Amino acid sequence: MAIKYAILGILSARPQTGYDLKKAFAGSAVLHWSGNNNQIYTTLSDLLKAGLVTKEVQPQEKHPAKSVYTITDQGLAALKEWALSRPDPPEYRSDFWIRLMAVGQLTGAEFTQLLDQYEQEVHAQLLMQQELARRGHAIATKSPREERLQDLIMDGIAGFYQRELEWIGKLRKELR
Amino acid sequence: MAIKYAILGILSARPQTGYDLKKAFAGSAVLHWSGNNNQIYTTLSDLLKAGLVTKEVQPQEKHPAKSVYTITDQGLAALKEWALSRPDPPEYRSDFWIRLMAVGQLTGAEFTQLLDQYEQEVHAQLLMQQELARRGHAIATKSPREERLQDLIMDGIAGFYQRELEWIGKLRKELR
DNA sequence: GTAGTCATGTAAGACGTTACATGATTCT
DNA sequence: AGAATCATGTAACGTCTTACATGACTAC
Repeated sequence: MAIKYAILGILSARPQTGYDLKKAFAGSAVLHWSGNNNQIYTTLSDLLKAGLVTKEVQPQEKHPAKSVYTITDQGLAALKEWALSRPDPPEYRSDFWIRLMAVGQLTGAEFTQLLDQYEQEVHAQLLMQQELARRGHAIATKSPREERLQDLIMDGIAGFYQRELEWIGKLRKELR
Repeated sequence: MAIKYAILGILSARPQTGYDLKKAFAGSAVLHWSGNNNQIYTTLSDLLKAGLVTKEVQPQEKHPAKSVYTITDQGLAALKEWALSRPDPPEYRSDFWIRLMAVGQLTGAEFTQLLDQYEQEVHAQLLMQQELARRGHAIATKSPREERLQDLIMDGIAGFYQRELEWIGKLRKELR
């Protein structure tokens, strides 16, 4: 359950509400989860029970009350311990590969259509990623060093899509 | 449920048993699922009910009887239709990015340790992928063209890990 | 008026994994 | 003696997604 640590990681920069976390998840490709209510609010209450965060309810005049969550020393220690444990390798998946298994069923024109569609999809992702990068950091940072890190990760993600586009080009050339 | 189409895709090359499918899943990074019994055998029985495959039980002398599944014309049509529908973009995820959110909690030595561990993990994946490629095609193919396709996909996957290693090198340089 | 923001929470279901269950044969 | 291969199936559980539910305020 890495989302637990993702939330601890976000809270380690500054105290935030569940709603703030939702926006962070929506605005960052690093946080690959959908950022749905169910996971965020239930995980926050789990973290609270475990003593890794504290909760402070702040009433507001013109809006519903918010619950601001702050990471505890225990939470910081748990985050650090997990960070130094053995990392999982990165994941690379594409259902396009599965679609290519149907190539025997396709005409040449249909194969070209399939490639074009995938290329468009990847290109759209690249643009979206560049837009996210342009908008700035969805995740709060505490230092210029952490900011630089976030930028390097976002460059890496954009580079991934660029490489995928090059790979599609290679497919086109070699299977004409 | 793309695994359904993954199974149809594998069966489109030749009739196979659930056990054969398990081996295909285990021996290919393209099929990113674990290849566990539950998913394979239940999906096969779903496909049978839907008329997308047929089943033939073959008794054996020295081993348990096998159930060989063959894709039907309906199955081929369903596979083709799905293949030409809008593809999902490729997925790129790494929990290492989440771990980096804890960088404020780490000393310089611990940060280096984290990078080293991740690099080792990625390197191990690269070697494993190259070993899979060396062993040849876990997924049956019907033509040299399809074989070439599988090779290009496997090259792409190895290239992904290589790029990730380069990215780690960049992190090292820029955050020293 | 219609959509978007602010704000929190629950229900139902899809998808995926590990572990359990059985049992003969073959290789080291 | 122990591990691997052949072969199929079920149970329990963890994870993640969409949709439901509520309600005031604000901008076009």
